[in-house]
Amino acid sequence: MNILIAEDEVSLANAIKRILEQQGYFVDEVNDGLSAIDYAKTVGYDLLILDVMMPKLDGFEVVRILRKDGVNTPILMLTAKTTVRDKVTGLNSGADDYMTKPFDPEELLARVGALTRRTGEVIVDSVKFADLSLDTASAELTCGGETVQLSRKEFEIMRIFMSNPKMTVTKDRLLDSVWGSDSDATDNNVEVYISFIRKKLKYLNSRVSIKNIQKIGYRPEVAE
Amino acid sequence: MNILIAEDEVSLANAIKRILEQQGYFVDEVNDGLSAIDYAKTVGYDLLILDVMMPKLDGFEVVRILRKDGVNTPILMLTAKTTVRDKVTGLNSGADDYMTKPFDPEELLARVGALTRRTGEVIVDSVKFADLSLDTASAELTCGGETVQLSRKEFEIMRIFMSNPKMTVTKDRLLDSVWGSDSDATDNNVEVYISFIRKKLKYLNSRVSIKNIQKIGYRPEVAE
DNA sequence: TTTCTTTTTAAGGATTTTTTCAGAACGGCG
DNA sequence: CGCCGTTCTGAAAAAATCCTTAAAAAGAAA
Repeated sequence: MNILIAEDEVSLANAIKRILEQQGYFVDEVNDGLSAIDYAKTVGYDLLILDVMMPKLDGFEVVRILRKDGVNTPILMLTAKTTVRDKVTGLNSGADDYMTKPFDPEELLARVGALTRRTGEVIVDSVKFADLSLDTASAELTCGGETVQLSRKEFEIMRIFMSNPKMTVTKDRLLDSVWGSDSDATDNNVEVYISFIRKKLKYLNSRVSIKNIQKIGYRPEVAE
Repeated sequence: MNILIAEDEVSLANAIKRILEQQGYFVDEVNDGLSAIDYAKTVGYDLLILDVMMPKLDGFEVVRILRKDGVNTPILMLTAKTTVRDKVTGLNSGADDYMTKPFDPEELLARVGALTRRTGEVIVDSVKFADLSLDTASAELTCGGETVQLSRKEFEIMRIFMSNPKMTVTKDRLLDSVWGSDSDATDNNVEVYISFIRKKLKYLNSRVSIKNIQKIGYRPEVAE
């Protein structure tokens, strides 16, 4: 579920972003009306959250332009003022809901929930391999009924394995992709994390194990 | 699977990057045409995604130059404009597919999938000879139903034999290719490794054996 | 802050690969 | 046949690589 926030007050935008990300949404953030239009037209979001007051182009204008161009994404407007006239203008211009600042995180989530539910079920995309399923939003790894929470790095490593199940992944590749090419992490960092992951796979009783091929790399393997 | 995005609007590039990474692709990102050429020529990508409108060098030019230089990587062009002329120019210049902004993430993934599948799902190339198959990613040697894991050096030796099945390979050549020209390994090292490999071929029940030609070298041979 | 989680670092042990070496086996030739 | 250089192979030593654990450091959350 992808959400775009357009809000010129960066710290507020960040706060909203964090709240939403905690709920598993993917959030992009822009800080003015023009960018909002670019993004909204290019990326298929499930919801737009627009501040009324923004540089370059205000929220009302953004909504009007988007609707004119055939973008039907639900829109939640934010405004500091609570005048009736604003509210009317907002809804007339094509927004779906309206919320005044300051607001309670609970309220935000409730409204976001209402607007996103409308477009259909929450899509939790996940990568699957053999008896494993890795939820890319929450980084939870599931096998049968059991589920474990992966840390950030465990998750990134596991995603690489599960997305390329037939490929042998070198340590260098993992260091590059997970730690970054300018990091000074060593092979041992990879080894430690492989060890962490193996422990969790064991706990899950998964048929998948991580095989090492000396001097070459690692590869997921399915038992039987 | 590695993808390069060349798109001058950084945050849009990031959005695309995120969508692709969610699916397990590895994504690099550059923001102008010149860098795109540098990267595409240096790193072996499986797909390039190019914006038409870019600073320094536009997407059409990038495609033309890359194709002229023998880069055959599939290319997906992005453009804001939907004119027929652009489309024709794009495909004429050597791009493989063409997508107009705005686009839906689903559509992006579908097109990316189509273009990357073409080059082969997961690139597991293997060298085959008689009843043997050597997986170059995992260094596993298979015959019939059986599979054995080769060590690094066993693998390199075996690959040389299987890629030149009719050739007699000298010990010097093996020492050079596998141990390196500045190593102080002796002929006996080769002999020991040939012995290791023969043991594994026997275990696999392969029709292939490694024949020695005195004072000259070794050659794979197929029984019957 | 304090507490909890994640990540890094370090070290010893386990495993695998590679080298070394010695004796046996082979092949050509007088 | 016996000789001699070459090749084969088993076993053990050495080296490289990998695993695991624990504790310290860093980072995030309360």
